[in-house]
Amino acid sequence: MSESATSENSRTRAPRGQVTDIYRTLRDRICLLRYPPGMLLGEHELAEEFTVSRTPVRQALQRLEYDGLTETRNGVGTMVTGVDPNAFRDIYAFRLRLSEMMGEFPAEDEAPHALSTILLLQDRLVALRGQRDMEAFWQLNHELHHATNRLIANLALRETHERYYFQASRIWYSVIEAFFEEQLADLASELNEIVGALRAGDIRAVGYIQRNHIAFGLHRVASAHAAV
Amino acid sequence: MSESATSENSRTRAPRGQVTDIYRTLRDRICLLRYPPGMLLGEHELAEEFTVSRTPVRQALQRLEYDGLTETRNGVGTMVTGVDPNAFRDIYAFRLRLSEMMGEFPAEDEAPHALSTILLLQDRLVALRGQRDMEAFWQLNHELHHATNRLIANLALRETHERYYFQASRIWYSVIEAFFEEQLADLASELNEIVGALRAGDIRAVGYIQRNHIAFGLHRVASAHAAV
DNA sequence: ATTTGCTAACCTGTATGCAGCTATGAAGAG
DNA sequence: CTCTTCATAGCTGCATACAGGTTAGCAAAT
Repeated sequence: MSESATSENSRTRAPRGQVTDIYRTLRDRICLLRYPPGMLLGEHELAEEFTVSRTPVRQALQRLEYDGLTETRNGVGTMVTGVDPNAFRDIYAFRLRLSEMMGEFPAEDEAPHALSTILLLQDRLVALRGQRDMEAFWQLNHELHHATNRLIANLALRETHERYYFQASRIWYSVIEAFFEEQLADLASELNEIVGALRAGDIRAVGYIQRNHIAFGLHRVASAHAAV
Repeated sequence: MSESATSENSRTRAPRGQVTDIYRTLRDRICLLRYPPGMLLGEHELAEEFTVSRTPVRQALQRLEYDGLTETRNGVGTMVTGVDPNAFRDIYAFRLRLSEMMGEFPAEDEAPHALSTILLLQDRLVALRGQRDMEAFWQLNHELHHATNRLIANLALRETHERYYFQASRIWYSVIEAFFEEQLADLASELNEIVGALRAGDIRAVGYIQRNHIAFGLHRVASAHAAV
């Protein structure tokens, strides 16, 4: 399990050290829903797992709270925040705009690297067919995000794009099980389209492709929510 | 001076406690350039000032680092980050887009409150004429930001809008001294325009007004930088 | 049987001691 | 006089002890 080795720096301005490792690990677990909303995380418990004292764990938890992924209450503990439907709509609407904005700050020289990365992702996606391996699928999405994120030449937009990717992914995975096959096919065509766009050197197109597939996912989630 | 009482919660999802107070105080000092870039902040020193131990101070400093306002190096201390010209361009370009986006998520019911707030700001701005009181001017800008921020109905956009306002304001104030009169006049007309827009109930217009005045400020800073 | 009050266990918030790291300046060699 | 070296003071990173707060469960009274 590539747990503590979830690729290297995904932030551009990355703080170093073990606190960041703990932060990323916990963030991934939350976004993977291995820590479902409402779950209580004890500092002492986590400190034992990571073989450190409570201090670094607390720092990681405070970053998570600052990200809005957890909420700490005195005397109780740190719990994973729930998915507020309003925040859900807001985040998705905002992400659509961010993706549309991507083409206005294209990092042309990153295109070749992104292309080769995504070609590899395509192979791994094929290998994933029929396995229903949520974690591998998530990891794929994560790396796709990372690759496209590097195509953004604007630091501020890049940070924001990443920030809300994580907030959104957490929500998204709470309903993915019902649409796994569909999302798999969708991701396949998204990768295909992005490859085409990158071969044409059209980063703006990459943004619009991403926007569209975010919208598709949103539509599925919305219809699922309406059905319930 | 209304130091520790810099209005109430400006974040929508606000953490509580004294750590947040310390954080806001330090953030304001940095954005005011009372702590200029490169300045070294000692944990022990701040702990004495706020009459707490190093622990809460460290938490506040870590949030500031997460915001990109400071940088902590082991064995040295926490220093206020400098104004990287590249980051400067990125943040400004991004803020322009965010302001343009504002009208797409209008919080109609907040308009009356914003209007009355801004009318008060107009009076205070008049009283400021000829005083060259940087801190009061900054406070005015801060409250204007707060008022317009509440006009955004999308939580994600609102958070981002606020986040980069603080990053930008810090840069902005490093050159304001040379343009104080100009900026004063500019702010006056911005307030006038916003009042007109709010009276018409046109929040989209507020966003565009803000965008334009951000661009004006950017132009001044750019020309100043070219002159140097 | 239900409700109320209390206590004890557990959790986070804070303070503080210690280890590791960095920079500065004085002292000595060239 | 200049350059190198090393000791030292001061800082952050981490661990840990203690204080304050919350909740669950039991017991007692109605």
